[in-house]
Amino acid sequence: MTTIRDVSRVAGVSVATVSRAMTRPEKVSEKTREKVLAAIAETKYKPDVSARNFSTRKSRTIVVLVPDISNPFFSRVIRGIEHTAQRVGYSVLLGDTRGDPSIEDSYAGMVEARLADGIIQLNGRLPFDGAEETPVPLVNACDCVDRDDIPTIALENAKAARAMTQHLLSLGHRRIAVVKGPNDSSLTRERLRGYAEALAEEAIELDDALIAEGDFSAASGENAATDLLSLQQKPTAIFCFNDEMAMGVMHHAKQLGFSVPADLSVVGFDDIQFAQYCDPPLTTIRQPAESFGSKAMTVLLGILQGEAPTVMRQHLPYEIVIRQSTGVAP
Amino acid sequence: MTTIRDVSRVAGVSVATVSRAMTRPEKVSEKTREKVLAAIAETKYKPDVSARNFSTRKSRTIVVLVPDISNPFFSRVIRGIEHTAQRVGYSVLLGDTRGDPSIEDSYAGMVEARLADGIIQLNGRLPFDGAEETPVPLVNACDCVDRDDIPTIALENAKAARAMTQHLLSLGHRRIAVVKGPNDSSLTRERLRGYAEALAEEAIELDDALIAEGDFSAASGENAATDLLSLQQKPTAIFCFNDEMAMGVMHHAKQLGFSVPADLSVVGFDDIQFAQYCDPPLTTIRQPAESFGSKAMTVLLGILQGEAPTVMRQHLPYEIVIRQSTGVAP
DNA sequence: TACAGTACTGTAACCGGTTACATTTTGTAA
DNA sequence: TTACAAAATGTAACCGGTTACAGTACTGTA
Repeated sequence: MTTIRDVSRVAGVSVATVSRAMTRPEKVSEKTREKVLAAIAETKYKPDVSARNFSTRKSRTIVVLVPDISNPFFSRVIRGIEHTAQRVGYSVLLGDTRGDPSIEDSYAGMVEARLADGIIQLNGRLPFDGAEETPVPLVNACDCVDRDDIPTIALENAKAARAMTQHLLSLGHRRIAVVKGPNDSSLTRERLRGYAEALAEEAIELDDALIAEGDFSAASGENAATDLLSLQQKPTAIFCFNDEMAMGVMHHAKQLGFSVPADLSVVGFDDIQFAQYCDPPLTTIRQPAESFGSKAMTVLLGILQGEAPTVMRQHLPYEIVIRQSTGVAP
Repeated sequence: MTTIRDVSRVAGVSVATVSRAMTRPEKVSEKTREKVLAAIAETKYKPDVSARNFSTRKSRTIVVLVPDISNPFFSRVIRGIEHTAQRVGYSVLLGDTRGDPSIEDSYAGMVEARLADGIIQLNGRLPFDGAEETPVPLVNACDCVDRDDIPTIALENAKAARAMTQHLLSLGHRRIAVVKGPNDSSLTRERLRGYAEALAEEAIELDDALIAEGDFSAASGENAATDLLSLQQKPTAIFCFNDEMAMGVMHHAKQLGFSVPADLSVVGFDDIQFAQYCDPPLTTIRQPAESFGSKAMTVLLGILQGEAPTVMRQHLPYEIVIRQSTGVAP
């Protein structure tokens, strides 16, 4: 392996000069820089970034904590993070937590171990939830966290859910069911709030029987459909808190002989790629997944450069995408 | 920050002993180990892994090169990699290359920069394709590479494609179209070969007009469907080389008024989660995505531990999953 | 020509671990 | 008790960069 000392010998300068020629070229005279570059080329020198990171006490690496990387929405967010990181010379360590707090904690420990400079976290639970002595650079995206000292990039979930519910109401639906996510997610709570608000505006009473719990998987959507569609008073519309559950609901409803949207309207949340290829194509709420990622990365970079984040909560725009899975109430 | 020297002071032993107590406890007497552990607890010492990595010239990190992380098949493979890596204390750096060779190369450079110990690569192109002086620990998964000095985990793509074509033939189809992937992928070539073999067995001539090129995106499936279904002699079945293209084909065919499977059978490849939620649910070839990842990681770990890989090409089993998108030829 | 100020370069300490080698302690057998 | 091997521990070099600080060369001015 050739080291900086080999290069300095070949170039006839000191190691400090070689180091400067690489990292702060303006600090070095034109002539020396050329000598150094020539020596680098001649010796085929590749700096040992691990040594550099050790010496500068930075890793130029961030960790992404994600509950499930195979979720298409999350994978798009990660893509946004990754592309932004790439552009500024940062690397992305993948932390698939499977929702397991102990795995989250172990990934969070990477910052203390200096393997990473900061964390972007895509679900609502905070890693190492105790009060931290030395706070870890952390940005929260997609799902909110109930703390106002942590920068968050999110959708106005309540507003979006309210708008979607209003859309269903405007189609004449009065019994609108919900397939929500796990209760401990603030995302679930926010969307539920928006739903309730929209119903309240029309003076429709909230019916607990119409609220089913899912876990954001298509299978849980199927289960929810089984329950909801066997009610005495069936819903005429089902609002699912993500597209996968909506696909599960739609699939199962069709199996039970319901026609979508004639008998039952189904809507989702996220607008994953597959939503448009459903049959019928799914009405849903589009989230700018990649933007979540790149925004979160940008905010984190700011923090890593020592800026105090100016706004603690950034909202990204949503868009109601009306396709063919919704129709007037039967 | 507390360092190993602080701990050694508190414990009243040398730094070497502290180091040994952590990494090779059997080298240290019971009593000393306890003293050291107590001192570690007292000082709240967290080893600086970056310093350790620098010193040991290992990073316990690997890079995954993936053309598109938002592809559901790849994201499952990555999950397999990540979980296996996690179990043995390795981290995974994400390298979304968008198919760009220069990005691939820059990620490959991370191994030389000692930021990573090895690479798992999920597409067929080799990074830094010139003959390398010091070969980088590299494992290829999913798509094959035309070199027998690089361990590869793959499906028997030709065999699987042949089996699927035989299935279509057995349903009476004689004009079977293909939506293939990019030509530079050996995966495309292998599957094409299997398809051709199956046709040859039935003495059906290969018709170039029935071979459309896609890029594994649903949109390219739609385009292919436009072309194939406007042929004078329309195909009665379309074999797509992944599920997303199949979804695009099916979607577009239905828009054009074709009924699947009555007028047209459509099959895919991969069995991504959404294949079963299509309407009609998609007949496809299941690949054990997570297994690809964990196998690849296991092989790479072996290489990193200095073992010469025994078998250069491991085949994982496929399974033809027959759902409702295929039927007898009209 | 002398001198101050600036630009450039060099020396060597430092980052926080690991580990080769030297030294001390312990254990066992004669 | 002594002799000697094995086990435990300590000392200090080392990994390959960065950078504080010191030193030297160069510039323009008086």
